[in-house]
Amino acid sequence: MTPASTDEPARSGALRRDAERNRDRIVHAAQELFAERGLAVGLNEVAHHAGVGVGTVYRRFADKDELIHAALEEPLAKLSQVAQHAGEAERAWDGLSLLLGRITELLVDNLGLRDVALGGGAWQFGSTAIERVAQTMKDLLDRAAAEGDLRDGVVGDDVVMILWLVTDLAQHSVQVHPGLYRRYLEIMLDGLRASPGRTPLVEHLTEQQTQAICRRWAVAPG
Amino acid sequence: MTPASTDEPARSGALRRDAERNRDRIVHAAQELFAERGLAVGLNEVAHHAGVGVGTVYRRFADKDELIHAALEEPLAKLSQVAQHAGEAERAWDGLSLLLGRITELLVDNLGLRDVALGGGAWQFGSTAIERVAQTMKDLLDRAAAEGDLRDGVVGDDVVMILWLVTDLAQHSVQVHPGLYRRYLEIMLDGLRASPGRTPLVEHLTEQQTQAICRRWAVAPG
DNA sequence: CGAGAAGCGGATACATCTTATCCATTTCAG
DNA sequence: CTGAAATGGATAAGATGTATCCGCTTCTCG
Repeated sequence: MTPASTDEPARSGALRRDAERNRDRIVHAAQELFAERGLAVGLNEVAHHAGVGVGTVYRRFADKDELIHAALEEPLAKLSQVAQHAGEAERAWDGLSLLLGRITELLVDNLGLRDVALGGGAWQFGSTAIERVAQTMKDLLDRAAAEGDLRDGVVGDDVVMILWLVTDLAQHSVQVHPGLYRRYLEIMLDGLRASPGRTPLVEHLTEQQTQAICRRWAVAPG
Repeated sequence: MTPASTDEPARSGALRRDAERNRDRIVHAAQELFAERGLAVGLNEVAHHAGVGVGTVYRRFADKDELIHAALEEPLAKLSQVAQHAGEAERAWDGLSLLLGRITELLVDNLGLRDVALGGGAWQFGSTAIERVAQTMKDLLDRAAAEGDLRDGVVGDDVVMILWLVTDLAQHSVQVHPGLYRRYLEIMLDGLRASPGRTPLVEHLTEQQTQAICRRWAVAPG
């Protein structure tokens, strides 16, 4: 029997050529808009930007989550690469500095990626890339501390908070002054580096607290 | 003739005693909620929190703006005081440090105040207090630079951005870990202080740019 | 006390902005 | 050609805001 008449998108057979083309357009539009303005962008706008109707979007993707997955596949892979590369640095601080700089760049250039990477699971995503980055970051921090380059008291959660701060500023300033965020990233990195006369930081977060803050900060996924 | 039948709130004569009491309740509720969660809080919620109906709120206050004014009068005065006090410090850096710390505290404790103070006019407010603070801040920065305590390249707009960052973090973290914001304020202040081996910051903002960023960042006033 | 003005609550109108569905019409492909 | 696939956009349905309206209640003052 032939595939019959299901409504499920993307079944066994290939899409009709025009449908394939539209699907690509949709994914591209989603990538652009999500990257520029975060996951809060509505699908109506994505559809319009792709030059199709909303109905077409929902024909191809069961819901918004599915589209998000399709739009973020590549950027997530890039994140993974960056982590691997930075993890191989000789001096941990250099790797950390590199990693933070690159990640920030990636997240600022793709605020949708930011929303899932820092969202603390608010947008349910089973991504190994994010875990890998977190692990690399942790290792680098430990090594940098052992090598005496890290200000006493700095913890992994500090990095998460700083990423939120920097990308949040970037989100609000990018259309006015792209690249401004680097100024503040620099200030904050300076604040994390060991140097004479600095007192240790105290009062760091628990894991639950960080998670909770992330969820609150993240765009409401409803 | 008697006052006739206008609908304008708060005319010549005094309010009825119960009405006066309700007005106070409303202002208090607004102060609490705006302080806690910013000006985005809806008037329905304010009314409910005050134990009155929405109608009562709109009977007393022509619109949301009027209520905001009533709720923020005191906090704005406090801002003014803080500025004056800090401006009198011997060493400018000390005054700056004090001022930043106190302002941050004030804005974090009152996110509604934050919205108008950093909102760059997004919530139209003709407040001398805000101008006074800005002027004091400018003077202190100039003096601190002359006294060699300020990192090269730091400008007044940096302070505004830092206030946004810190208070934004506070907004998202206060219910999880009140006081966490101080950790990052400290990091950023350290980043602004002169110390050996620091390179000058470049690429600072124009006034228009700062204004534009503030407007974008501010809660949409619609 | 009692009448009438003042005040009250909250349902309701209206606006905006989401996600998601439905179906008459168009387009493709064999 | 013809039928299945695909389309688009009106529309449902649900949130969340501001602001209004009006029947009912509560003060206040003679």
